[in-house]
Amino acid sequence: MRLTVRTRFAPSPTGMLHIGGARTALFSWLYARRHGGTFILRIEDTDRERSTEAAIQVILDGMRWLGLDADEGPYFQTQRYPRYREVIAGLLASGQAYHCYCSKAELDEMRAAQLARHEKPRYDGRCRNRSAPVPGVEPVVRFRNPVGGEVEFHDVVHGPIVFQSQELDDLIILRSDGNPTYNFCVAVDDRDMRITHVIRGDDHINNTPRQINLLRAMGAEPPVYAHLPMILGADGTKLSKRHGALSVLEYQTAGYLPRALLNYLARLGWSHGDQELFTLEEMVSLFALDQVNKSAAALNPDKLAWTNQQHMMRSAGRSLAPLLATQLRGLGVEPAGVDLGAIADSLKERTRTLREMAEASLFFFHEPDGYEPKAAAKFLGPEAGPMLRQARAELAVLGPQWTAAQVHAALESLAGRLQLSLGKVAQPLRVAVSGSGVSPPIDTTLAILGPDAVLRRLDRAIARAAARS
RNA sequence: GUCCCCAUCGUCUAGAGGCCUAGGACACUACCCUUUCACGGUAGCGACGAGGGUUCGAAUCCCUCUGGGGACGCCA
Repeated sequence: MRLTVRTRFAPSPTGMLHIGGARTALFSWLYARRHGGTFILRIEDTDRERSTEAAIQVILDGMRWLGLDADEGPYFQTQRYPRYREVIAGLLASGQAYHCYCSKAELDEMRAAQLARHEKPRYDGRCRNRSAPVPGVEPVVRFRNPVGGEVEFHDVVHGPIVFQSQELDDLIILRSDGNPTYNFCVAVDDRDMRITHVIRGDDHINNTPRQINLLRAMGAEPPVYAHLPMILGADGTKLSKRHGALSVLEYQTAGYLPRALLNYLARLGWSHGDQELFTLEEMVSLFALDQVNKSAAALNPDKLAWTNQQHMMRSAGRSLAPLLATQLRGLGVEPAGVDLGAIADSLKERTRTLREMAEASLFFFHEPDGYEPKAAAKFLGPEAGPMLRQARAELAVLGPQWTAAQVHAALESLAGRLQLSLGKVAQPLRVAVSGSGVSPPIDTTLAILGPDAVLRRLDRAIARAAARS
């Protein structure tokens, strides 16, 4: 019988939840969902110096925004200390762990000597057989790593990976201040939480053999491991605060849709033939760990933006409306008495983010401060006056018939009468009402603005044209 | 330094020995569509890091080199 899949996302709350962490979480979540398994959130906060409450909140908020809901947790390692102490006591009793009294200075010296000999720095095990405590020294507990042989595991994305045991030293599992350490806690938790698949960044490949040895010492079978390639900044260098390592919540602020971000992230390291766009459901049903790439991937902001636009285009305007409203408030506009859904529909295929959408929609909410100089020079000169006047008259009689179709018909007939292309009529109107030469189609634009605003703005433009003649 | 991982267009990727004249996507350049901008369409630009093997045949398998990344902490 096959075990139920159990995956976990185990961030440490020492910084923000950035794009790399989000991708790791996504793959873990996808794998669990794909196999009807359980996705667990575990906060690895044993570094009490650097872990913060704020960082925990950012992780929780980020996961919620992305919609990566956990079935269990969040668990906190700092709440599991009694359990860790219990396991350590057991390892000590069975001789699989021992006290080490080496001082920091002694260890530094050891490392320096090894480096000088061109060796890999590692603890040489000098306290392995010590039986007597050193007075006045609070010892650490080290794990007695197996000597000789090798540790091999089959990584789902990388294939077989082998480490020689001699590369692994006796790592500290309990600090002298009583705090257990990372590799140890991970091993205990992965076992206790019955994790079946450890999906994490490939910077953890080096930790894997240590954790496997720890697991075996506890009498547990190691889980399946899948190490994901790193995500690099747009410039191909490691993601750091300097190079585009934004918190996922900053993508929310910047106007990205969670499903678009997830889609983009999924395509970083994973693919399904030539398909670029996926719904969440498609990702869940198609995701497979053995299709995951081995090499690191650089962020491509343009493609992210494109992906976002594609998802916006596939969304109903009314579902985008609340998000657009939030963006507008961020720009100091309180949207009221307008059809935000219609605005979103008119703009979703011409803007790449919700923020861009909000910026492009500003003229719907208040009369533009002025006209874009080039557009005004070209379309609002003295010669535009007569046409604008006629358009105004034509539109003014529409009254309750103020719909995009009616506006369109009115302008078309006017263009016919004046022997002008629709473009020659539309462009001056566009500049008159929006202040620039770019907007959604003129009929939709006028329909959304409504008769009052349109006529008022036309009057203003007509006055301006007259003043120039 | 030692160990581990990685290597296809600028970037994300397809590619499981012949289907490869190496496909798709973003970006870029033309053109088409068009009331602007977009969207959409068509075309173009553009890559198997190098060298050795194995094989009738290698982007694909093996080795070496080179390049990149990661780890080596009483961080996670």
